[in-house]
Amino acid sequence: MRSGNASYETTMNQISTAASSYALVDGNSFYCSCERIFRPDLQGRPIVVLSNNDGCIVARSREAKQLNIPMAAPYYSLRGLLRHHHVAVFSSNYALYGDISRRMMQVIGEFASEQQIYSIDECFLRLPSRQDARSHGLAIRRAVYQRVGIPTSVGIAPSKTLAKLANHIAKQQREFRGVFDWGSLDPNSATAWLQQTPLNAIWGIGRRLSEQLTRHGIQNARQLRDTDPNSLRRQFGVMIERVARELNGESSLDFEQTTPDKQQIISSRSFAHPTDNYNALAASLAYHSARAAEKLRAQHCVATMIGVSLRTNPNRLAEPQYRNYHCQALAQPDADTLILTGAALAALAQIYLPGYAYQKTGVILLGISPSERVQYDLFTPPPDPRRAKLMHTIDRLNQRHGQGTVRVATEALSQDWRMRQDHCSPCYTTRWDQLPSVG
DNA sequence: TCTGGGGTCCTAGGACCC
DNA sequence: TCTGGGGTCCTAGGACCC
Repeated sequence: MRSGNASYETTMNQISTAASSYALVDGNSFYCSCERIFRPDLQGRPIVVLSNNDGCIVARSREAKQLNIPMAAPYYSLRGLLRHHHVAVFSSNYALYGDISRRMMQVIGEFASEQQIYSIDECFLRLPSRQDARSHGLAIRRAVYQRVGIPTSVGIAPSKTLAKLANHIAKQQREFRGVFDWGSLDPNSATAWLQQTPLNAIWGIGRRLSEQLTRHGIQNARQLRDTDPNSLRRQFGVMIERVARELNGESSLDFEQTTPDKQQIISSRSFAHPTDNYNALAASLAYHSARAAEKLRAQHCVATMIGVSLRTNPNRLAEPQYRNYHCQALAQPDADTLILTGAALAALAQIYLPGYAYQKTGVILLGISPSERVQYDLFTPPPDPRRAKLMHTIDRLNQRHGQGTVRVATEALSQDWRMRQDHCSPCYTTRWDQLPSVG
């Protein structure tokens, strides 16, 4: 809507200067870029990073995308293609990516008073609406590249959903040099961009909702934006209503600066080789219980339940399939590795059946709350304070000397379940013995 | 013929995201 | 031989309470 009315324009300017806008900053092909920091010889060469267990492809460099290597494809099925194009292949190295992420987020955070870290490779900033949004975005990119070595893209817009879209445009259209400011578009151009945007390219709309909306005659972002939000709410629920408002430039999603405590903590992994060995399953669950308990203690919380799951390989349809899950309540809220491991093993005993080729196990911690808020049962003795100290000491030792320095004996029962990791790069920044050397 | 209404908590399942 | 792991939010339905 446009108007030549002077007082209307003044009002709108006041609103827009008072309003804030959002920037979404993310690392391009983040895992690949992390690997490239310490391997300048890989500049310009296609790179892929594999999921845990070297199962499938989870990150592709720009060069790899140009080779039409699909996301999430199983690695084994593309091995020939990757070799043929001399693609550099890496197992995922989360110690490295996590550390690079921390450094990147810190640099980006210097560019705004409010930052929401959304995932390992992206964050939102809240910025005052400004004329020079684009140059601000370019400054962020420059700083992150200089100080951390990661190339980024920046999308700026009046809502988070539009910032996501702007970021996507910044990545696709090279002429924008990695920064796209939605606010600089005139209304017709904005509408044209939305018209070109398919539903499943919108943040929060996946395959299922796309199909549902399409059946009701809504086929692109422009049509969704222009549908009455109240009728959307009735037909499709509040999620879609919010998306439509956001596409309209009406900020409708929370901006959370502090990372809230996790409500559930999962540790699970598939095995390099399937096994029906009870000790191997027990060892894997001891490992997962310890990892989950570490995360729980890191956020100063306790859990009331631990769930254990196991399954055979669902892709092997010819083999007998079995999957099960059992949730075990703890005597009282706890974060003690030994207690959690004991409960996990008790749960395993409930659901284990011999004779199946198990391929994956996992634990999940539930009923999580801050440890200082726990009310202990009148009839159960309070936990021994020395145990908390012991856990603290174990955490410090494992942090300083590497994961697994101190562990529960059950973990060592069997190595049968270990994952495959044939292409792992060194932990350049987090292990003294793996620092890069020069010369 | 007629059998309250409103609230909370929990769980399971669906959908989505990176 | 070989197909990831870790999360969130929403909704509906049941149990329970007053």
